[in-house]
Amino acid sequence: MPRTLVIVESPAKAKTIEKYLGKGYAVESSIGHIRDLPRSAADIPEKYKGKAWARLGLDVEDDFKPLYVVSPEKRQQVARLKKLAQEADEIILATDDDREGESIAWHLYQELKPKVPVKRMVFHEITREAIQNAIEHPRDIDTNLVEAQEARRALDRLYGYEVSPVLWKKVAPKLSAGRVQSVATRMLVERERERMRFVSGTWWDLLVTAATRDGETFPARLTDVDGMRLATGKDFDPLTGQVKKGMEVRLLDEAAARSLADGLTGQPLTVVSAEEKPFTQRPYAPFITSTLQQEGSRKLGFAATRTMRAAQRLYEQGYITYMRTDSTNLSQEAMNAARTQVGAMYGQQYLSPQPRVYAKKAKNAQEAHEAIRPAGSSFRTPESLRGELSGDEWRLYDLIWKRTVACQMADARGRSLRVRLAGRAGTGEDVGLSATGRTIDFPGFLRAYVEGRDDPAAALEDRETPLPPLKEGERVTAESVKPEGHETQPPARYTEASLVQALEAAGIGRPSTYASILGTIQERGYAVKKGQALVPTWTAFATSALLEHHFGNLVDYDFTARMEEDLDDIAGGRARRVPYLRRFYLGEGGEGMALRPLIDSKMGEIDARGIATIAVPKLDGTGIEVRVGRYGPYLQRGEEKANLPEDLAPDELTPEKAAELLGRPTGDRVIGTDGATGLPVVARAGRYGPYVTLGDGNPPVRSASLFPGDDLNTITLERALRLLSLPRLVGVSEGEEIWAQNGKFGPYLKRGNDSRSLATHEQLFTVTLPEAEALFMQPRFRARGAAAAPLRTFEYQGRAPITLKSGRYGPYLTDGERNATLRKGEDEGTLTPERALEILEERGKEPKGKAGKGTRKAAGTRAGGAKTGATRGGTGARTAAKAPARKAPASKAAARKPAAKATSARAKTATQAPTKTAPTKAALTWADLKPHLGVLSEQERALVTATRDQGRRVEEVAPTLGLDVKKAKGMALQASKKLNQAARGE
DNA sequence: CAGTGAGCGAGCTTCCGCTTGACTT
Repeated sequence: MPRTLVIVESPAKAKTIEKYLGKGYAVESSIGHIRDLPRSAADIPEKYKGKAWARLGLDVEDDFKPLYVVSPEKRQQVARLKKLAQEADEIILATDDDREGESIAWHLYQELKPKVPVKRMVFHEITREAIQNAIEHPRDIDTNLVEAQEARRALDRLYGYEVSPVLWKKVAPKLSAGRVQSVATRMLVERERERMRFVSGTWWDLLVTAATRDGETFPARLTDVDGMRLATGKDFDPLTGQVKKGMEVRLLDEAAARSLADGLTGQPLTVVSAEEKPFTQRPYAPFITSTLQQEGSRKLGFAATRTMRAAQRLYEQGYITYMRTDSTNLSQEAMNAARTQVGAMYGQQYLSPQPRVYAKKAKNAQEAHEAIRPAGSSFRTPESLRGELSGDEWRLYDLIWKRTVACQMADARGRSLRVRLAGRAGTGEDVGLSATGRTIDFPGFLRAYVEGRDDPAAALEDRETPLPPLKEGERVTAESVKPEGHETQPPARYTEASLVQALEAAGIGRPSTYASILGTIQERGYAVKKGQALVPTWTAFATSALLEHHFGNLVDYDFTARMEEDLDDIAGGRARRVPYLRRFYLGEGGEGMALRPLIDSKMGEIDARGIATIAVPKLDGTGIEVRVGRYGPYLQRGEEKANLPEDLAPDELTPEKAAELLGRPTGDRVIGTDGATGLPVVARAGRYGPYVTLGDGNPPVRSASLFPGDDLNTITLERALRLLSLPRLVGVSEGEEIWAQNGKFGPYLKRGNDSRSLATHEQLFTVTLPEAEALFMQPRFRARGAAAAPLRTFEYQGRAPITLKSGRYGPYLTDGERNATLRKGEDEGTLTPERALEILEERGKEPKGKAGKGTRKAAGTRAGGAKTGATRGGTGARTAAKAPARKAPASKAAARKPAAKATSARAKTATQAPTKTAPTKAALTWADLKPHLGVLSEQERALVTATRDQGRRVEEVAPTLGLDVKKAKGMALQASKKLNQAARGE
């Protein structure tokens, strides 16, 4: 019966270690972190739900005290560990020897609350020797290291959960910001900006095929003409496409190149110099996560996730060591195995004379594990595993094996040759040429492994390019001469592999997260993959611009590096977590980011409209702007707008392309021609859904939404014209016209200021005057309770029944008192009465309106709630809700006071300015709104002040602002929404 | 902002880092 419980992080590791430890030990795993800050509201324990800081999971007023909850997916494992801990005599926490591993050990200790002695042990290799050694040298949990991890965790939470909401308000909902992803996104954006600014240049040169007396041929390239060096790519200014100023170079155009080629063909050339230089090349370091992903991509064409999936399987089955590592270190066991294998397979001369040790490579590396290598003390050859491993796994193992073996092999040796030639063209110019060659005398490690390259031109380096033996003074002939045109290329976009490499170089992200970073920036819509390339989206431009301009430090490449230094200080006991976080978050002592105050001031300052406008240098002066709107990116030139196609990369947007997009009505299909007007009828997909228009302009003469059931692809001219015939005059009633129209809430009838919904769209065409009048006789609103019939009803003894209804936000449960929206996974079909009750008990909420309107007080809530519950049906509820407001006209202001208190209690920190807000949707007065004018753009502000303060009409104000009336009205509406949102603190 | 009249159960989105399944396609 084992008495010592050893806990590691990974189940696969547990299995291996258990073998080495044998009897007396039970080895278990935590499966990574077991606790974390609550991710969302659902994770917050009831006790803390009301706390102002619960959303952050950090009590910012109490020294950023973290609220840790056992992650839902780890509950089972934690329960299991608790049980095992109770049965053990001793517990050894053997999590990884790095910041996160130390933290996991500490969380295990906190959560398991062991009553038996607890030790901490660490090892960096999974070999029998290393494990034994670790067991014999236990230590205590390093609380400084734990504190450093907590600081890291808190900082990431504060950054992510405080800055993301800024993006929701200023750019688009559901976007995100974070220490890692925002820098990754910025890298893509900056590279794309370079590409957008880039102007290509053209130069020509000559490729000469020279022949020796013996008839051997070799290629040589023109390097200078009449003593002046020929211009090549690097001589060009990427911003102008012209040769850089002050460069003393000769630029060949096509005509000159062709004439020179003709003049040189058949001419003799003299070898001016022939230099031969020996070179040696050392093998590459063994794989770490980033280099494995890079080579997986270059050599096997795997995406980072695919490489990691295959590596995970190899690791679990014991074929390779741990695949998430930043250390190039090999254990003695691995070194011996590699060297033995080199000797056996390639011979002693291929073995590196000394064992090679590779220095720490990655910035901020923590080196808790070995390099990635074949497992065991003797490596299994890929050939021997052919039948055992399949597909991706075999190919990846082969790669790992080769790289590991190669790293203990001898240097490659060879000679590089550089030959200079001179000649004279028949047309009189003196020319210089150059030929290079590379000969490998001893391949050494290249026998096993040649690194793939992102840049195909560089791959040539590893290939042999022999030259015939050429001596100074030797005469050769320019047998054929080919003029070649070249264009300078913009800097290449990042690929998954090169972005990971760049992040690693900047010390950003960890081996365990590289693959998921790529996923995150794509899921958030910051980047799309085009082949191998990662192309940033316009949303990424808007987001990056916002962060760069207003939160520059957060996307500074040095920010992470500095953070790592600070964390190192905390880990070393030279600094403390709390002061560090106070500086970062509150700006205490006038130092640090001061994130919270910064956000408070920026929230009003940042002009969302300005942020949505993206700088495109090539469009300067064209009057065309790129904007990111609610429905995606679009172009604007005065009144004209055009959606930007999804697949158009930012650097492909030229003035010509933009003009073309604006010129053609977007995504439309001409169905036919209207006989009456001669205008084309067009089917279009718009932001409000599919619609048809009369006329193909922008805006069209008329437009009409399709009905549900109509299909944009199959709609006929006849049907389109019928839709365009709306609105229809139904008749005249009570001296006013009744019109049947299609609106944003569906089909409806309109008579003066009154309206009634229609049941179906088709009724728009069929409803008669008497039917319409009958509808207007009925009350305007559907009686409450007579709303859509409940989908299901659950009956209970001793309590009101619970009904399942279909609402605007999806299915929800209600018992008349409280409502609860169903969440993902809570299938309405399989819901049991017990579960329904549970859900309602757990998170049922009193509808806002009932408690809110004018009666926030206890009496109102309780009694009102009960009453509405009892008198459901008819208009009772409405009357009940309205009554108090009518009785006490002053209650609006009175009700807002306590409500405002509630809101500020819920506000994030004490530093946040007290907000004059009302959480109820009661209409806010101009006085309530006025203090928030700061959230508006200048134009919006001018418009709103003119209409509200001076009582002028939009029609009247618009021209003075240079706006047309229609646009101004839209703007006024938007501005009013923004103001209300801001005033409510939303 | 292609055009459009009410008023309705809101509640959540988001970070980074450490680990695997359990799901589905």
